[in-house]
Amino acid sequence: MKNKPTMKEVAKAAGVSWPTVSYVFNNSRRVSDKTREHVLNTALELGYTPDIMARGLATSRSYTIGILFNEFNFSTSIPIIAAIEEAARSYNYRLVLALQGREPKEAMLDLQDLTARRMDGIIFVSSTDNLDPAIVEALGAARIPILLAYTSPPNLAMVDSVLPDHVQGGLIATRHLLSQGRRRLAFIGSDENNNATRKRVAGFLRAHEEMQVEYDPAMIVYGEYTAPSGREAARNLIASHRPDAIFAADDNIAVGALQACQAAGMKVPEDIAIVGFDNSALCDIILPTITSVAMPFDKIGRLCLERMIYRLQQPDDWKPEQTILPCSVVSRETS
Amino acid sequence: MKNKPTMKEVAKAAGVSWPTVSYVFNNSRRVSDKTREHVLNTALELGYTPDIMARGLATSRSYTIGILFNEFNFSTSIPIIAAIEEAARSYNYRLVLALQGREPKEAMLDLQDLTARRMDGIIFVSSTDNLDPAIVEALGAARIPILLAYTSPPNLAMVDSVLPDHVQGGLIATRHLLSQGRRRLAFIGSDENNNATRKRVAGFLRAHEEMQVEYDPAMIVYGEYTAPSGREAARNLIASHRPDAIFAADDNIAVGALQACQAAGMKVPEDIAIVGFDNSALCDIILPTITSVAMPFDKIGRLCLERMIYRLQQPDDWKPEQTILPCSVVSRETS
DNA sequence: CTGAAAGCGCTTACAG
DNA sequence: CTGAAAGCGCTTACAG
Repeated sequence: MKNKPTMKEVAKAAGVSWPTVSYVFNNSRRVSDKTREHVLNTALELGYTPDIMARGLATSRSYTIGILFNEFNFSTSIPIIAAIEEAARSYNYRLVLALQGREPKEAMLDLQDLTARRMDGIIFVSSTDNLDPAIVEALGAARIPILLAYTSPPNLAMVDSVLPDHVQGGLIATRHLLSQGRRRLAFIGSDENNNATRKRVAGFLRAHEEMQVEYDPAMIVYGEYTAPSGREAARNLIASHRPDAIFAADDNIAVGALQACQAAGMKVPEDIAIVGFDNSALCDIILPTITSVAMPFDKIGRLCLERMIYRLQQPDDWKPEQTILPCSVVSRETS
Repeated sequence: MKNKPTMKEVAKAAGVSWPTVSYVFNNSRRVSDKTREHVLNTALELGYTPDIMARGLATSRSYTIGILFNEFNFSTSIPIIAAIEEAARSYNYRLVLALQGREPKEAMLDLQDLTARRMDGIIFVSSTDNLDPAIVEALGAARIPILLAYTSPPNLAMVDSVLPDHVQGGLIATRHLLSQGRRRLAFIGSDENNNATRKRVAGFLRAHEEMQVEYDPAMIVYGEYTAPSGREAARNLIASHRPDAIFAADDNIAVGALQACQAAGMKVPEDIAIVGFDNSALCDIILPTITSVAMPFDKIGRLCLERMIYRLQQPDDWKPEQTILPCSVVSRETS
């Protein structure tokens, strides 16, 4: 394995001074066209490409954003990271991935490690709207721009955040069902301490108020984000309250609910409609296909990255900001 | 935002020479316990942590592995990357993620960018066993250790590779069905050019030979890795050949096949058994739950990382190696 | 328009 | 056991 050529070697080969090569590659000062072309050509021949880390040492810019995330979560963190990556690519930035350790202490170390690697900034991508306090504390100590994706900090003063509007998501899902003439809606969430569930149920309630439809508090039940949990909750609801529609706080719950309806001999959507949340791949695979609320992961990711870049470019023009982006209903066969 | 303290400042504050701090942090030479402790304490107070990039410049080791991948694929690349990340963490390495551009030229640039960032090595995580020739060529030109995950290069001379044994996976899936007394097995794959499908069907055939059961070539059909495709293929097979078991080359196909069986009024597994491939989350969500072949992603990821580290530590003791790891059958309700 | 020099934050032989 | 110096590959004022 040959070594990578350095700037010096290129300069020598091209017969120019050493910094000239730097100037050519950075367009950082006028260089005669002839020299520029000559340098570029020799660089190409030698297979030279500037060492980004050495440049980073000199400029204290690494063109790398650290992504700290707490879970390989296919329905939230991965789609957001994918969107960040795509945006980063177009700005010629790279991502360093760091999975957050389970222990609070580890989280601190992860952050330290990231800053020790000269990240220009760090985006923390949470898979849940419930932020771990240890992380908040650790983030506060970082000396570089920090941004939160999918969740917001308890104290808005420190960092930017970009997240989906769970309340509005719950609102439009419920409106969707009510506007189809459904009147006995059930809500199945995860546990009551889950912020996303809380916001989604808030939207559920608001839609009822808005359209002046009464709801039955007994039809709002909690469990966890899994199909079996949704199955059981739906089975009980069907037996006791005969809902004509179910709004599930999550697609896994929705699948479970669908299965329970079918097992109870109910036709979907004729006898009962179902709407999920996440708009995951599941929704198209299961039959009947499942109507679901889509969160704007692409926009969240892109906005996170763009805001980060802006902050890096205009370090002075900054005050913490929280952006909440709307969801949309994707209609399929269960409603 | 205060700046990060440097080694110099720590040295000053601790009243020791500048390199002494370095020696303490690297354990690279004997330092008196008193000095060591004193240095460590002041470092802690100041919040000092060594700059890994500056260290990288001096040592040409960045303790960072570049991960080049071609798709955020939830059933293959992401699980492998997750396993690599976990292993990397235990070795105090970090991962830089780079999604490979669609165009061959972009792939080259991605690789260059990774080497320009002083990655110690690069692991290419493919989501398919069909390797893009442009990538192979680009990899050949890299000047650092390269390793392929999930796929192997056409020319084994250049790089290491670690991949699952698709043939053995097909073999055990088929054995599993045959040993349950099934005798009219169908195989539904993706297209015939897909290497994974080809290997899996080879295992299907071998199992039949091994157990001296005849198979009907008309029951080996191709489509794509989606539920609708599996649905249609299964519907046709059921109408024309009445299989008593279906081995699907993919879980999505398996779900489609299951749906077709149910639509045709067949009981699963009584009338017909189904085995998928990937052991994805789907298998536990769908009812009946789906028996599937699990690929050893954890082992693949860990082995990739460990081999990479070994190569970095023992650069001389290396010849290219291909490792093929066995799959296992995870029994569920469809068989 | 171009060259010579200092510095980014580290490591590591070289002396003592 | 510890210090002073050179170097990793770049960038960027400072001169000319």
